[in-house]
Amino acid sequence: MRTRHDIGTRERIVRTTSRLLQRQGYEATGLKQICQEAEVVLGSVYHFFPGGKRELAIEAVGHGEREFADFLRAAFAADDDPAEAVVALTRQLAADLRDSDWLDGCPVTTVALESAGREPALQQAAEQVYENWRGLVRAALERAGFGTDAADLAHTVINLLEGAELAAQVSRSTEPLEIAGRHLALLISAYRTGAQAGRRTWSRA
Amino acid sequence: MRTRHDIGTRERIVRTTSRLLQRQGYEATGLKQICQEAEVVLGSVYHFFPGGKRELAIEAVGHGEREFADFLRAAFAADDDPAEAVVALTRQLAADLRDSDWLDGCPVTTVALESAGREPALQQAAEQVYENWRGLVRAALERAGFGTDAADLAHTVINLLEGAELAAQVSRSTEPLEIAGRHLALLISAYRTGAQAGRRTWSRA
DNA sequence: GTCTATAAAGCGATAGAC
DNA sequence: GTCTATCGCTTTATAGAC
Repeated sequence: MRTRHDIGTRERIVRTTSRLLQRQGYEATGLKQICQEAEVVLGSVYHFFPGGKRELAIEAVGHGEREFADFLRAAFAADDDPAEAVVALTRQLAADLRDSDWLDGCPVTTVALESAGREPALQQAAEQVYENWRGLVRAALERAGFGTDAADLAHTVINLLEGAELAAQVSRSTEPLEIAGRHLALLISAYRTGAQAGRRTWSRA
Repeated sequence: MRTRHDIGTRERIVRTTSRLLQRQGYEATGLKQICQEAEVVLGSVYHFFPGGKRELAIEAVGHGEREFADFLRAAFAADDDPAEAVVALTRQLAADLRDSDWLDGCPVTTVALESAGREPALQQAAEQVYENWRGLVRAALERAGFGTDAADLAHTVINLLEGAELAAQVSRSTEPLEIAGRHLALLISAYRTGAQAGRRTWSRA
């Protein structure tokens, strides 16, 4: 019998693949391993994803996007001040990373790098992911009153989060994320308080 | 005849591997491809690197580290002001990335992520790489008069460069790196001018 | 939709002649 | 040091019964 909380075979495949791509990347993740961990038979994978590994990976990347997008939305909804929201965000990322024994970093970064210039469909999917996340941050900044600087700030918020999480994962330390939180708060505050007035080199030329 | 400018077989293998790891990562790069592009036979690879692919990759990661370390040293040596040096750095990174048709990003990031939690020796090599680069930036900041903040700033300089280069590569645009340059200059200037005085939340607790 | 069997190709690694 | 040949295993993908 199928209860309301059961997830279908297709969804189980996608979630398992998303987690494996996060931890191992695209090339190191085999369909055999996906089938084992999802408790699914190979025939089912090709039934739902006739395009094979590539098609499945694209769908899994989209799943990872939605997960972190929810995370971002929740963080900015919980704090009126974007600077404080970002600090809370880095703390949560650091805690999650440590709790996973430094295994669960960004769900799409490894795939994004592996696919660059070699798997156009995957690369496009990854590009869309970062665009969406950046759009969420930009919208949150604009709701908080930031004007033309919101777009640039959103770039750096996402990019420093990415770089700091990478560093935290590689060094097995929460320090890079903690520092990133402080520096992003400083940067956001600097733009809000107009500290950059008269220093046009700080703004877009 | 062997002229002074010839490089040995061993060095040719290492350089070729370093470039392939940069563009494709560890898992997607096969020994067969390395041999073809380095114009070397498989027996030579195992002659110089009895540990096989893993040992060779560790050596290649070290090669990538030295290349970017030279790049960092040159940038900070050319400008007395670290903020201006970082801006010049992002411009050069963006130009190099575009000139390579968005293929040549950070030489070790992909390998670092792929190896996390799966290839301890490789992960350790990657960790050492980031530590060295961060140390170079920190030393440059300290030479320019930055005190206790130099260490934290060095973290964020390297991490934002990493995140912005990733974003630039994925989106095939120089914009993330240009924005990163401006924001890092602002951050460095904020610490230098003492703009954070009285705002202890910006400094290390 | 699920399952088994297998094809076709590629992988890292090794042995041994030269 | 270089080169050839090959082993053992894994990979993605397909065919076809149920």
